Amino acid sequence: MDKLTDVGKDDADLCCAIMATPHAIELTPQDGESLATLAKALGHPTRVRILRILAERTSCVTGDLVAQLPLAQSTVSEHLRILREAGLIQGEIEGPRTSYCLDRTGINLLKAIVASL
Amino acid sequence: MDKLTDVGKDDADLCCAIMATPHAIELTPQDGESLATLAKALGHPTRVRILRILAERTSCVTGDLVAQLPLAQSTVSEHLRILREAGLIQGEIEGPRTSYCLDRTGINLLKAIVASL
DNA sequence: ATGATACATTGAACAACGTCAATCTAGCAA
DNA sequence: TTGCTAGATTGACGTTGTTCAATGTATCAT
Repeated sequence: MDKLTDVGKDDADLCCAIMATPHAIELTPQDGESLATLAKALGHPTRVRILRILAERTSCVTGDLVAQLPLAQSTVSEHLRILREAGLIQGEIEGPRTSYCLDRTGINLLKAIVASL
Repeated sequence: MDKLTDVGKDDADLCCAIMATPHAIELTPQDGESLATLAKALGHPTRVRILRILAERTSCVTGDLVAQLPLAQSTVSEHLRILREAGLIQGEIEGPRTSYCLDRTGINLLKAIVASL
């Protein structure tokens, strides 16, 4: 069983367990790939900004994000696709619009891997 | 005083404090930029692998890394430059060779920002 | 049905990245 | 000095990323 991808339990417990025993949990080569993928998705200021906007609201429609960012609608849509495919956000179609929110599973995975560095 | 960049105290305490009070610590726009920069540097499998190699040894010379990676010397050197400029590793010239090690300051900054997501 | 709205997708232009061989720089030994 | 070794830097080339206008697709109101 993979300890690092098992992020279902309480966040604080998991984090403190890792931090309290540095290097006790090893990164598998898989985790290395996951980290690179997640980090790549995070590695653009606009995408970090999108995550921060989503963190403040419980959900957010594409148009709201476009209104807050100095970019074309198609560009924002592309950034959303990258974040979604990385597992950092989730999008749900609601009638004519799409509502996005953070994907806590992916974010917790990122937290766990980074915490084990 | 910036709480997020103040990572001098004990790691476990810092982490648990953040995790126990989610969203109590806000990301400044600066932190967003820092996160994007750090994540970009991490966003390549080879660079994650270099970090993992350095995490296992207390220090490592460029040639050792080149020997363990299926890449040309100039390519490894370039990845090392990117990690160094991001503040994730430190390089020290030792006579004719250069010894690299993790830069805990940068890594702890990354941990703190990611933990606050 | 028709039109309007919301969003995704496509295609094109340009910038940035990853890679290597070749070259440059600096320290060390003979 | 002369040469050798370690590593950084450069230049070239193909790949990938970022951006936008234009187009496509689906939903809703009239």
